[in-house]
Amino acid sequence: MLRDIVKARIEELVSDLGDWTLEFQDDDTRGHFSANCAFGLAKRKGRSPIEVAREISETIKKSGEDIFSNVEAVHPGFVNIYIHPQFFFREIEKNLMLGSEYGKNTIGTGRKARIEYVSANPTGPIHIGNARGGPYGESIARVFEMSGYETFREYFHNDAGTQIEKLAATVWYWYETIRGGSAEFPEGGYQGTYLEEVARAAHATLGGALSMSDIGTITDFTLEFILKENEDVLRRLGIHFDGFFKESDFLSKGKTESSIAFLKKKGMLKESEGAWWFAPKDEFLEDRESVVVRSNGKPTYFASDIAYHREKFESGYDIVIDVFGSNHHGHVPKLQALARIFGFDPQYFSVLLYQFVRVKKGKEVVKMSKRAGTYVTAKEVLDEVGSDNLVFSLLSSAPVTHLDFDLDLAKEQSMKNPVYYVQYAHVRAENIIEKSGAEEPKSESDVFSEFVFSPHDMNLIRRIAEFPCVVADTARDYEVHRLTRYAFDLARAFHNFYEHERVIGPDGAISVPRLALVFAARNVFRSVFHCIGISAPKKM
RNA sequence: GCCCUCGUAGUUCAAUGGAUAGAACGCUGGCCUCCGAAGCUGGUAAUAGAGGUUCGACUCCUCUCGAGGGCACCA
Repeated sequence: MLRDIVKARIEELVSDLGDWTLEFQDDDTRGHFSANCAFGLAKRKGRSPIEVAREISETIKKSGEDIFSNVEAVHPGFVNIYIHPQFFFREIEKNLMLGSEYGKNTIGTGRKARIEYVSANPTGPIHIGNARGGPYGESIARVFEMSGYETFREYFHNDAGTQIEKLAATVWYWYETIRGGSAEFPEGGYQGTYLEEVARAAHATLGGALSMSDIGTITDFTLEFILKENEDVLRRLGIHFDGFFKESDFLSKGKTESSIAFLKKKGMLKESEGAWWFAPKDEFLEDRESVVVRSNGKPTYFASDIAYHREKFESGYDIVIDVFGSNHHGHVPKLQALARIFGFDPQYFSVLLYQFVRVKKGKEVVKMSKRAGTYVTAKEVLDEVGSDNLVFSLLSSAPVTHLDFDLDLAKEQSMKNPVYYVQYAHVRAENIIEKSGAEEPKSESDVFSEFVFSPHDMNLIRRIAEFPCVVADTARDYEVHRLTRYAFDLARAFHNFYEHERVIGPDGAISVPRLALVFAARNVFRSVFHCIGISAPKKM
């Protein structure tokens, strides 16, 4: 990609730069790229940054390298780099040749990554509070694919344990009630009307003749029902999984048990008060301990999670990623300890936490609780504002922020969501293409060198050339909201281009170079929309 | 009590330790005989508070004040 090319050229010319960055600039008042390399060098040499910047700038100028059209040292010590337009044109040509392949990189070539996300508890519908993890994980997976990784998307289904028993007991209560019997609402049961619906479906499907001894049938039906509903919602968000893992399978196949045995043998479990506690005492853990086997001999959820992560770590993958809600943060050091125990380099295991979305209705905060039955489901919001709108909103902010989602405002402003601004730019591009009747240029023919581009043209060209960097940066730091911001910036550049320059003249004459730009922009819109997980409409 | 995360325009969000803190919505002034005005182009307005680190701090450190979450033989 262009940025790396420029950076490499500079490093060939100037030695001992250490860590430094080269930044794309929005407008050319500060160069096409800005380098902060003089600061670090000045510090190490005990000199003033601006002086060092001047020297670097002189060195680059004197080199006579054809890629640099101008270099400036600017107070307090930036080196602003101007690139010969020819090098931007080459990026556009590359884009036209590669089409949807443009923007791919080789960071993960030959490597396999598995990424777990959503993994919503099957005790109710996915609610908007934790729906954030879906688009987040999916987007990382897509960026990984753009970066050459072979990716495996996985979902863990907590279909065992006492919460599931309570869930089933609640459905049983409703089932009994529906068929006219009398039952008492179970202690610690799930409030709300959702499970009544499930029970109604169970009654319709399984008939009304089940007895208490068929609670297993009710349980299976309930879990199946909820998982299916949640899968539907995820599908609407453009999310699919390559594998579902069930806690019940880890238990029934003895994997949980054998992992416990393994840890005991390794001395990682400690007995206290009749229970077994996870206590590996390595650099990840200080005094954190956690029960793996209860004093009644039953394994906890954590035991199955250990077995599941053992499978992840021993499966021959190069990168393992978990995307969890921030409430799991106390779990993270334990998981990292497991990586070490099961022989996986912790450096390649990331637990990415996102903060829950807080939902408001006007000024009122909606408390989310599945047990209390008070929540806004992802489905409701989807029905109200649509998938593209919701996905773009959720991915517009850093996962670490506590974002507020005002349901009333979302309904009211759904037509004003930035996603439409971005998609509309794509529609305009498609529209020009359709109107021109032209085929996508594939050849390497040089259509740019003779043409005099305006600043608006050049801004668009530079944005397009930035795309490969956006993908590569995101593949490294997982900051997927960079994608939505980039999509917005690209759209702005395109709208500006569209308003100020003409591709098809009033007389019907087509500007071939500009049409090529439209094709290139369209290609990037498609790619970035795919990474985000929104559609690329031709009409709106 | 201990731990994690977050406090940026009226509101919702941006800003790999970099230059003049950006958008959107809101309020407001212009622009369609011209590839779709879901657009373009102006205006308004912000780093919770106090110290510190350094060439430079929204960003890192300390404290205070707010908000969310975690500290179960729940999952």
